[in-house]
Amino acid sequence: MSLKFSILGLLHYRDLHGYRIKEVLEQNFGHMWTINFGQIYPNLKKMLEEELITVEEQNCLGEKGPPRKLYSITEKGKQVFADWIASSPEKAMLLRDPFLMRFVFFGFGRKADALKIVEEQLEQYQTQLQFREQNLAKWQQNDIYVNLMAELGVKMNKMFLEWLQSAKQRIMESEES
Amino acid sequence: MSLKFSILGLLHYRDLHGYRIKEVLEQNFGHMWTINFGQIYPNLKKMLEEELITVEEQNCLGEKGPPRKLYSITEKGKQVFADWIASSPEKAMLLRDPFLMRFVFFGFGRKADALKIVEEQLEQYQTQLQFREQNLAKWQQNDIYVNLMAELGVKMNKMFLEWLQSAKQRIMESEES
DNA sequence: CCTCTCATGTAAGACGTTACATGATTCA
DNA sequence: TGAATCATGTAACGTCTTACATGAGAGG
Repeated sequence: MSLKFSILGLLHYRDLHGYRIKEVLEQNFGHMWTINFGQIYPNLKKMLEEELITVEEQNCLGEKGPPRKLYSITEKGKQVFADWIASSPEKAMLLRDPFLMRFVFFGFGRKADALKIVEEQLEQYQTQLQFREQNLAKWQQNDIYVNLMAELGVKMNKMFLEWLQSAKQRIMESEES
Repeated sequence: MSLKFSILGLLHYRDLHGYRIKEVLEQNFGHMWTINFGQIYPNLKKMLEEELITVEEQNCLGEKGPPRKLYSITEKGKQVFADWIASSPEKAMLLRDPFLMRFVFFGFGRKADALKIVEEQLEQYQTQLQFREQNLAKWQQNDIYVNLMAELGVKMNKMFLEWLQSAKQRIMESEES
C-alpha cells in the first residue's frame, strides 16, 4: 500500500494534517493519482496505531481556522520508510487510461465518433501540459529527484500530445472500415 | 468498470473462453494492466445475466483439451459496447508506478540505494522495450488504432529509458545530501 | 504414474470510491 | 444570516488481489 509511504515521505518535509496531505498529494501526483479522504483518514488512524506517526491536536488555541490534527513522523516511521525506499519495487507499472482503453477499440466504432473523442483528448493533453510545465517551474529549487520526476511528467505529456496529433492525421487519412 | 468493455471489445474479433481472454489481455495490455481470474470469471457470469454475451459449453465433444466455455457477444452486447465507445471517457488517467513512487522520495534515502534501484529499473525498461517492439511488429497488419497504440507503447518505453539513463548521470554527478 | 499446463471457479481480504454527516471559520 | 471553505470522519459499495480448490488432458 503506497499511500502509507507517500504520507511518510511527505512528513519528512514538514508536519501536516489530513486535509493538507490530500492537497499536497493532489498537487504533486494529481495528474496520475486520485486520493480521497475516505482513504486518508483511516490510513492516518492505522499509522498512529502502528506508531509510525504522532498527532498533536490544535483545538481551541490561538491558531486561526477550524480545529485540526497535526501529524509528525516518528523514529519508527522514518525507519520503516527507509527500509521501503531501499527495497526493490515490484516491476510492473499500472497505466489505466480510460481514453486509450477506448482508442484501441475505435475500429469497431464510427470514425466520426473517434475523431470527436480524439479532439477532446487533445484539449485535455494541452491543459495538462500547461499544468505540468507550471509544476516544473515551481519545483525548480527542489531536490534533484523531484525535479527529474517533474521533467518526466512534461516529457511524457509532450510525447502523448505529439503522438495523438499525428494519430489524428492518420485517422483522417484512413478509409472508413 | 472497463474489464467488461475490454471483453466485449475482444469478442468482436472472435469467440473466446475465460482462460484465453486473460492471455489475450495480458499480451495486449500486460505491460500496464493486470488481470486475474478472480475478476474474469465473475465478470463473465454477470455479463451472461445481463445478456451481453452467450455461452456454448464444449464439454466432451471432439475438441481436444479440457472442457471450456466459449463466449460470444450478443446484439445487446454490441449495442452496449457501441454506446460506450461513442461516449466521452473520464479525462483522468491513472499512472501508478511503484518505481516512480520511490524515485520521488530518493532524496531521503541513500544515493547508493537509489542507484542500485535505478540500475534494476533500467534493465526492466530494456526488457519491456524488446517485448513492445515485438508486439509492434506482430500487430503490423492489424487495424490502424491497434497499430497506433502499439507505437505509443514503444515511444513511451523509449522515452522512459532515455530519461532514466540521463537521470542516472545526474544522480551520479550530484552531491550526497 | 506423475507432473505440467489448461481450464473453471470461489472466498477472504485489501484497497478505492462515493456519498453522507458533522461542525468551525471566513466573508459577503 | 447565509454560503463557501476548511477540516474530520464513517458507511456502503465496488473493485482487485491472493490464495485456494477442483479437475481434465498431455507428455515424459
